Amino acid sequence: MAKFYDTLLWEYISDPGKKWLSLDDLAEKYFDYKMISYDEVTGKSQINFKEVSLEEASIYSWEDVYITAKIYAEQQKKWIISDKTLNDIEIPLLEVLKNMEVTGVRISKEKLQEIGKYLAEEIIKEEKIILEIAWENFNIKSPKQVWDILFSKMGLPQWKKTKTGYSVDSEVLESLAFHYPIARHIVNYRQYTKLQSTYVEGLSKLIYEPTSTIHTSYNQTIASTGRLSSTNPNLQNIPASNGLWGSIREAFLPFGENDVLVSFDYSQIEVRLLAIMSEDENLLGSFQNGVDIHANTGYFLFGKDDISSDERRIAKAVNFWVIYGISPFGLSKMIGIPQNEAREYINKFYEQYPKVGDFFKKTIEFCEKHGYVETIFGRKRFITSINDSNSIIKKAWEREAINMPIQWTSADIIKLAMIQIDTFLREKNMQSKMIMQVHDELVFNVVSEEFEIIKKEIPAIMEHIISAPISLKVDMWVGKNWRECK
DNA sequence: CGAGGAGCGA
DNA sequence: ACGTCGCTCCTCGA
Repeated sequence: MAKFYDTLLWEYISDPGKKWLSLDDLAEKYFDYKMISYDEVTGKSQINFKEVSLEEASIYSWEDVYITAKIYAEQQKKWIISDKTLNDIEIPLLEVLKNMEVTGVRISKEKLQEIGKYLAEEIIKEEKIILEIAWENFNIKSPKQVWDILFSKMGLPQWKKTKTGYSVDSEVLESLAFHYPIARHIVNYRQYTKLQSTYVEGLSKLIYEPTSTIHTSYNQTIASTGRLSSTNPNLQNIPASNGLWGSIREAFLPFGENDVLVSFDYSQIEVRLLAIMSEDENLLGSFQNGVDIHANTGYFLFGKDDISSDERRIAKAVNFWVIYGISPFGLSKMIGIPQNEAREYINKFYEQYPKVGDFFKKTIEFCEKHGYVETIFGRKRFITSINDSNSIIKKAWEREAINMPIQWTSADIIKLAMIQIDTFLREKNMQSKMIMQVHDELVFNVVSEEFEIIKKEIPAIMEHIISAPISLKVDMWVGKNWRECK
């Protein structure tokens, strides 16, 4: 019940700044209907709900369900059916997602167990060291107890706050690790237990034994940015880094002996969309001429052609983060440079790509005037709180407003690609299957005879979803497990 | 059972 | 005050 209520009320999910109404309020607003209140059912003495007579409890519960269904139907009339994007994208996508969910992904339980065994040993080692240094038994998994040990008992310096006290997250611990080895060991312990509980044990629990597969659920109605989300398990946050973390992906296998996993991902899709939508000549030009975009930005940030690898790293970060309306403070923290330097780079970026700034400005002005922003596919996102009198709140919604058209457009592009790919695979009677979507990446189980055609056709479909002055670019990766696809 | 902290992905 | 959006795990107090 709560799920429908939470996810399908369009005007509420599309305007996060707006105050939420309760189900009772909505019933009154839409149907002029007064619902039975909880207090009425439990009476003056506020008895426990299980003491309420079955008849009364039934009516009360029925009302909840009925009103929810009515509101859902209303919203369908108002939003779902009238919205073209819904008929062209979301509805056709339903079956594509269903097929991916049913197909599943093959996982090696043995591989997971192997990793798990190693982790279990490391966890014991780290635990032993930490408890020895602390000279006391405590639960390392509890941030509160970690704080007690480190700061109350050992007297380490402390500064970062959380809502309810002091933070002991990895950033804090890292900064202490050089002088206080215990902090390093706690970081290690956290990494090992995170891998163990979330990925090794979490994934193992969800394996369907007869076929050694896991079957996620993709949700189309959760993310305010129009992206999909994935649960049970979440396949969109499997570790991707080097070393031990990446080893989880080794457990993701093709179905058949002769099959391979093939991954296609959109390269720099958000920066490309920024170029297309802002129509900035310099940004478009750097993609048109096949120039390396990061080198191009680096040239303007540092005024020279032969930028060092560190300068390239900065240029790459600036290209990436500007899309999110990042502040000098944020950028400096993110890439470890002084704040004034970060400010200079951000300014230079806007100088070099002037229409990007214009585009952001126009987007914000449009939103202030109309109360929504929209994508090139004509999808709207209502942000009325952009006119908030509190400048901090306003700034936050402004960042939302400039990022949303880009992120939502990229989400729509990959959704359209998925629909077309699904049609292609079915029409050609292909045995290969689309098995995962990770925001800008699609993963396929490819049978060997079909590799050449997949390699040719899938990127072609993905790259031609929209026609624009510059094309979208897709990279391909092949492997005998998911880790090799990079 | 739910809030809060922590940490993974794009 | 200072990127956004998600999901899952754990602890802890009601």
